[in-house]
Amino acid sequence: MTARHEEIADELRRAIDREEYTVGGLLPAETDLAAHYGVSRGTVRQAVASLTAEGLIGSRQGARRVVLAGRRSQSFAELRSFAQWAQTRGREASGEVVGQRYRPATQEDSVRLQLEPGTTVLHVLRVRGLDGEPVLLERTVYADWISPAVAAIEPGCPSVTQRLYETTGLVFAYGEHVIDAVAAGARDARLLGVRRTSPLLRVRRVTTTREGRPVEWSDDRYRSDAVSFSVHNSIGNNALARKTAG
Amino acid sequence: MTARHEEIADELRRAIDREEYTVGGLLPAETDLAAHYGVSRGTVRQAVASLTAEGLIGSRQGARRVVLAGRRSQSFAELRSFAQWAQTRGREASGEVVGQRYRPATQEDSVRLQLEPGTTVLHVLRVRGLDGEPVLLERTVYADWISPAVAAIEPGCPSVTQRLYETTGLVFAYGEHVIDAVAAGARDARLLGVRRTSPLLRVRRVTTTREGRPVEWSDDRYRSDAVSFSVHNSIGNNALARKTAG
DNA sequence: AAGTGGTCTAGACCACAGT
DNA sequence: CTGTGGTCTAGACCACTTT
Repeated sequence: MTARHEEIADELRRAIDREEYTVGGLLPAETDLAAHYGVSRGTVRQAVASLTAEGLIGSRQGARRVVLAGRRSQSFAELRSFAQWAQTRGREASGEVVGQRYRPATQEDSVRLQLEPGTTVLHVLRVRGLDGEPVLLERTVYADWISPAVAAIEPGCPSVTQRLYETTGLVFAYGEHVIDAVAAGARDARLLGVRRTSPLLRVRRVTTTREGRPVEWSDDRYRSDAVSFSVHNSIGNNALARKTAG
Repeated sequence: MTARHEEIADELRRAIDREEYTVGGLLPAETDLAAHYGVSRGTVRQAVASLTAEGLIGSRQGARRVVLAGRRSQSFAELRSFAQWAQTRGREASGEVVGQRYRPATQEDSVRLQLEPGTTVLHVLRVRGLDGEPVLLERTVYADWISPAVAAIEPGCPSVTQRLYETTGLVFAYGEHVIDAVAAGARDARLLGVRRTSPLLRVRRVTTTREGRPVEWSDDRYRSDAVSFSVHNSIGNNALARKTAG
């Protein structure tokens, strides 16, 4: 059962894709859309709000809404796991566990995962590839309560997120990503097949359950010749902030 | 004149900062908040929607809203210029134009700025610093219609965005940022005071007016030991996507 | 002056969570 | 079953843009 406002949002997205509404052009007025779809103005506003959040359209009080962008990449506004993301790109994701061991939680681990210091956590080092080529090195620390489920996964599993959903029902939800650049160390270079000191894009992230309980934190290093990040944002609606080190 | 729902959103943010609502704890029900603030439920929903968009709270149908994060950095959800951002951090922003010249728009320029190929655009190379230390190298291309206002700015102006707002009324609005890592070239290294091949965080961005008209595009290279990016996101509401090169 | 989006209300019904 | 958030309506008034 899909909400009516989502159906309308989808229809508008498709209309923009079809260039029925062209970039730089105007959307119909709220009252016209409401009449056209046979709903109230409030429902139309819910629909266009999601397009605005995606950066597809802009709006100013008193003037008609403007189409800002077209050619949406499928499900742009949805955070996906590496494997899911690869799939929408038509690429094949692979993964291989290179190292895995239990350790007592450091101060940093305990803060990020909201555990008692010394709790046993699981460190996993994974190389992940696109169409067989290594592009990402994941150093992940899992909280104690999820570690058994992670350790039970075979080393070559292409989608850990998917597997954890199947085995535990866990849905990964909210997270913060801190992005910077680092030089490849000797081990990074060997595992990713690049030269030492090559620039890598580093993303440190914490993943939590929908309830806000931390599940894992990870230091991900991407080959910058293979992957980049894209952040869409607008004044009054975005999720980007610069951050100083330290 | 501030909207009531924004006032309520601010009060809730402050209450979270004060730890009146603790991380992991529950927010009061919508109807309770509505009664407390003397507004309708719809207005409360507008308020909590903005906290949700900021990743501060999470919600699931049927259950009370959960506080996901506290310790907000001031105006987290607002995209700011380099100078404005530095100011909120209590750092002093500086800027120095290293090179500036007019060139005919290349194919890339004309696509990104939506101009005719061959239109004269303004290229500016700026070094920007925090507390006197260089941290960012900006290679910016300005559209022809804004170039005169940019060229009139003195080379050491700390905030180009602020100046352009004062002189032209222009408000920078929507943009897309593509983030990756590059090795410092000889010139990058000299201007930023780092070694050659040091990893730099590169952000390529297009800035437009509120109406969606492109104003400038820029290749920004940050010293990764000085600055990183932070992206907040949640399932169903985020602005992050990985992107393959090419 | 007319059109349009932004805000707010009061009430209704439903789907899902927790008991 | 009760509480809670998600959806939707119908109407009102205001602020801003456009003509």
